[in-house]
Amino acid sequence: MAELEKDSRSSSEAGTPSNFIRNKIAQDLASNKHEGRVHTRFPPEPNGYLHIGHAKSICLNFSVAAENGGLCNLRFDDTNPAKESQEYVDAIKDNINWLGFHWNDEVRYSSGYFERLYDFAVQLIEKGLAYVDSLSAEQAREYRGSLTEPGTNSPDRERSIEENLDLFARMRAGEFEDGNYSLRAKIDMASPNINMRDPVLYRIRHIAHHQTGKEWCIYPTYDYTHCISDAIENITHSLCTLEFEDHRPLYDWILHNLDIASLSNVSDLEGQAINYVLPEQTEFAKLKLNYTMMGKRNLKEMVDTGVIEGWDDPRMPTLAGMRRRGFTARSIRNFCESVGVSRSESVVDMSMLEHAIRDDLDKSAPRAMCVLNPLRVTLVNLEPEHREILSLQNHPKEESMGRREVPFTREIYIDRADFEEEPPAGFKRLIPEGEVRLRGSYVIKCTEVIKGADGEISELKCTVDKDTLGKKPEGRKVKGVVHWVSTTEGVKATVRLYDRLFNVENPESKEIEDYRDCLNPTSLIELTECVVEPSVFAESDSENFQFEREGYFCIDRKDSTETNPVFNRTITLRDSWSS
RNA sequence: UGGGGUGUCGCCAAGUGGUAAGGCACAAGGUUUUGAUCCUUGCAUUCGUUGGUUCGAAUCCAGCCACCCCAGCCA
Repeated sequence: MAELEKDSRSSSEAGTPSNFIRNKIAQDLASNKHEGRVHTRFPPEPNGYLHIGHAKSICLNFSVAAENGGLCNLRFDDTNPAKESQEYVDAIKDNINWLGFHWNDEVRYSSGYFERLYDFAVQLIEKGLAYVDSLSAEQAREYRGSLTEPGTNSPDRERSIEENLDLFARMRAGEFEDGNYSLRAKIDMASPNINMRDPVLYRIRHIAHHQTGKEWCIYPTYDYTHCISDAIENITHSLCTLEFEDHRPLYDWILHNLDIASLSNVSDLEGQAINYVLPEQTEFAKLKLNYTMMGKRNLKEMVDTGVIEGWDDPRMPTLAGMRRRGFTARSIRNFCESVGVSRSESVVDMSMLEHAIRDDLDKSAPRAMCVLNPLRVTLVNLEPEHREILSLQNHPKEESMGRREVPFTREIYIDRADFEEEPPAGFKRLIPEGEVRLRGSYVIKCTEVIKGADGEISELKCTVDKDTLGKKPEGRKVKGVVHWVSTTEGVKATVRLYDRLFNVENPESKEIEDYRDCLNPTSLIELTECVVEPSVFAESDSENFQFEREGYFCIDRKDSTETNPVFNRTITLRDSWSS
């Protein structure tokens, strides 16, 4: 028995890393707490775009359900219409699908439960556990006390049940203005947990809601709504982040003070032969990434003030931005799995994310060549009309990824960084009188350096060793390999080189007055004279490529045009030389 | 100074009384027509700290220290 318990605790041998949430679910399953059910939910508020931090929660909730044959709902926690919109609802749904997850039947909305929520509020009032308060928000703050001092009861706290019922009905009917009344739970104004000092359950807001329109002028608060929504959806494990830990007593208080049969009766599984069990909240640490800002308020501000180009700017940590940057859904899922789930607040190093995308793209991205900063090279011992079609493997290790045709001509481009007149020690690229391998092609030797009037190198004359295609040259070793593109058949393209948006580890640190002071001035470098091999535009089904020796790039579908393709650099290759 | 949490390698993170997994990063070799990938090796005598219990402690107990969260009619 002890052996069995230990096995259920650690699933690391099975490939899925052990964490305290998986362990807890395994224990709940072992004790048959929910009759074998595992039902989670991802509950975003549609007040912004999803970011990589949300991805951690999405992966956790959906994976943990799937691993146990359970379900995961998508529920919009839309109780604050002032900040929410349909645009965000749509973007969030889209992002979750893109990430590769499928929610249990139709999308849920907390607003879909407004009527039931109202009924439960009436129930609390009838039980003498909630009252209508006329304190203003400001007064309520004063009555609440402080961290070290208990609060004091509102003068309205002992209002009669009848009067509370009447007032609450009139709140709903729209008889009062915003802020004039609120419905509060009657708990304990002296509680050391401030969340228990008669928290507000309903507030008056004469404002339209993106889902319910003008049907309501009172809206329930998060604390009141979330637990009941979980209960209605028969959620077994309600996973949320650490800052809600203090709210758990309230979550439990609300649910335990409602008649369990009435909860069960309006739940999704009503009528099915299951033993109705209340959901339980478990908290985990949210994801933090260095060199990244994750606060929704700040992200929204960057969008609104044009610091970046929008929610899907490839420098944004949003899923929309990362997608446009070229991150694959799988790499994000792998990353989320690799950072683990714990209760210690940690800051994950950017290199972990970079590893995840390189790891995925190395295996999946077809190779191609693109010259970022072109330098003309004339191969003098080839005929002017020389044209040879070379067949290159799309992936050095994966033959199943096929081959492509690359035209080789008398004039080609190589990258300016691959030639040095005065090379530093250890330089393995082209130098005067030196040899280098053209990737997938011949070995060439530089015989002449041509400079323009400004002293800049304008062209290289080289000779081709015609006996080196697919074989090593005889009697010598060629140390370097360089990528190239035909000048006549290459396609001109714009390439955007992205780098981290911030140059400090924690742009949201209190020590920093304004994150704008920490913006990386070279987070985007746009190159407009790049030349890419034509095969990239063949009916390839890939959006992602490795431009050999440069990095991973993807086609920017938003800005590319028929005549001017745009590529975004997802991430550079690892570089142990770093020039 | 109230309450709730967290402290295991530079960064994540397993570990739940039997003698410190793994990944990232880093370093050194090997392979290589990508200075990539891949492979091999190295990388915590020690788990915030001080005591205690125990044959045995990262794991149990007590004190201390550091950091995070909470005083929205935001979520």
